[in-house]
Amino acid sequence: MADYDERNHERSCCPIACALDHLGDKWTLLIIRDLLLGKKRYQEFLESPEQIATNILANRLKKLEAAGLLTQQVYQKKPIRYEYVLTAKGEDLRMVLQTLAEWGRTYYPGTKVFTAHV
Amino acid sequence: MADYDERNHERSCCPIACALDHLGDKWTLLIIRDLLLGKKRYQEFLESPEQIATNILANRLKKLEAAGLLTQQVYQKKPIRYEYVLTAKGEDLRMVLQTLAEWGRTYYPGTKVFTAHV
DNA sequence: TAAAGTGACTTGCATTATACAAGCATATGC
DNA sequence: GCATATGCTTGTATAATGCAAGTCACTTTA
Repeated sequence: MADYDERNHERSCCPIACALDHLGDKWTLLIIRDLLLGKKRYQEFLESPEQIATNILANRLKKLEAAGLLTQQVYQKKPIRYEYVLTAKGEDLRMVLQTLAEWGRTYYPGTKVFTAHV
Repeated sequence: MADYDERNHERSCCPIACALDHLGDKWTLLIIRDLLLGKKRYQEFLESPEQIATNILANRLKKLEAAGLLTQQVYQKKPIRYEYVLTAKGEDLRMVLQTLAEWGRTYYPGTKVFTAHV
């Protein structure tokens, strides 16, 4: 499984660098956003307007679980299917995403925050 | 210059997605961090503990300028040399970085926020 | 005055990640 | 049975990243 390895990256002892080791790409935080908005299932993530590719989604879900940001929960056996739910660590990114969304709204006019459908 | 192009990415009208189009990688936010801490010059960025490669640094500085997050300012002619300073748009990421640093400090114990040396 | 730095990059190349399309396994509905 | 759906995996092409080395225009030191 060369596609997903779990080393300790830790480029430095800076909390921002550590955070970016796990979150620093174009897709990971969008999945967290979806989870914070109440999405739970593979298909729901695929339906987001950014159109993530299936292999990247599968890869990020694994990495997020390995990083302790979410857990899988079985919602059906035969065939086994999972829902993805945020851990406290993942939930605590809500403020980060809110602040980032605020910045984005300010500097990219025309963008709109999606609201939770819960 | 295939290494640095300036299209409008805009994967969606989500402010988070727009923000990540510009900031979503392992290095960009670390450069912003350094700028917020008062660093201004190429060599200073290279000295950060994460050890960014020179080609990536040069590339990111160009992209950040193209994205309107920083500007170059000449501090010496012969040979011409620049300092990099944040625009208001860049400065306004301070809250984002602070929130992210806070999260990182919480979940990656042992990390320490660098403080401005200004 | 020649040699050795220094700062700010650029270039080349190998490795890794991303994107896109297609395929597969295990179901359910008809 | 056969078509359809969900949740992935695989293959392959393109792009990004990482590392080492080189360049260019000066400045400093011997």
